[in-house]
Amino acid sequence: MSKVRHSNFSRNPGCAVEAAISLIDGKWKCVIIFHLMEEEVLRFNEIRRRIPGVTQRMLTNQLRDLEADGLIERKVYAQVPPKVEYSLSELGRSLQPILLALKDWGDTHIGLFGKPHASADAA
Amino acid sequence: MSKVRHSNFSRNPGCAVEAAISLIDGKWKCVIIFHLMEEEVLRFNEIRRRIPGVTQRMLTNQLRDLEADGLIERKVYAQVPPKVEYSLSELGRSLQPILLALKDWGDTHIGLFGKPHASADAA
DNA sequence: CAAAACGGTATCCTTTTTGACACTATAGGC
DNA sequence: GCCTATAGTGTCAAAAAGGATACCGTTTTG
Repeated sequence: MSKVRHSNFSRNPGCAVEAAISLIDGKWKCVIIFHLMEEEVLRFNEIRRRIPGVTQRMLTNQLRDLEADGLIERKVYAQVPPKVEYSLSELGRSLQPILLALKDWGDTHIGLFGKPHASADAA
Repeated sequence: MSKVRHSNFSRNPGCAVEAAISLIDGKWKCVIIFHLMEEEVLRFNEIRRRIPGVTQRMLTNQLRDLEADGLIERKVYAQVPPKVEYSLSELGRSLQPILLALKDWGDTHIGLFGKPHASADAA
């Protein structure tokens, strides 16, 4: 069963790419990751306050996804006003250069104006 | 006009990243791009045959998206058995290093088995 | 007692994305 | 006349993603 995969993969190099993208795809995932890159450790509501427009449910979902994918770590303190700390895992940190490259590409070719443009004459 | 955006951007570096991701997100987009990286120019059905499981409608949609985002070029030949050639644009080619980095990361950390793992001991 | 803060769940709903499948027009081969 | 190939389009339905809102238990604060 590995043969088929492999041949499929060699014909379809997008597979691993798609898998990688799926990890950071989600309306808030990369925003969360960026905040965790900057702050190292954040609590649930700290993240929430940094991302205007996100609902608890969505934030919970995205954090759960990121955790399930091993990109972030979740540390729960057994305290009575609950305390939960989120931070990037090793794996999450290993994404940093790619995210930055992506951001760089976006800055150059999309320039915050929504739609891409070939010649970067935005400034 | 860049100031406000900029401050928002520096607090929310995910923006450009998300925009960039949105261009290559879509079930078949990066597969299409990879095939066009390898083959330079492909006709509609050539792409279709290279991607088992894609329907005409989906392929059309994804190609239209990629074209609208300026990542690929579409050349129509006014012939009677229709002939349309797709190729990467400049902008599309500029994504190549990132896609390759993404693929590399995926190969290392996901290893074709669907779910990520921190220590790359997939075998 | 009542309200706020914490980190969530549960439920319902809408929008977006994807999939299945049929259909188009024209030309060549049989 | 029928089938094939080309590059699509149209319609419908299912699934996935996202959003709005209310609720949970506990403790501190007023």
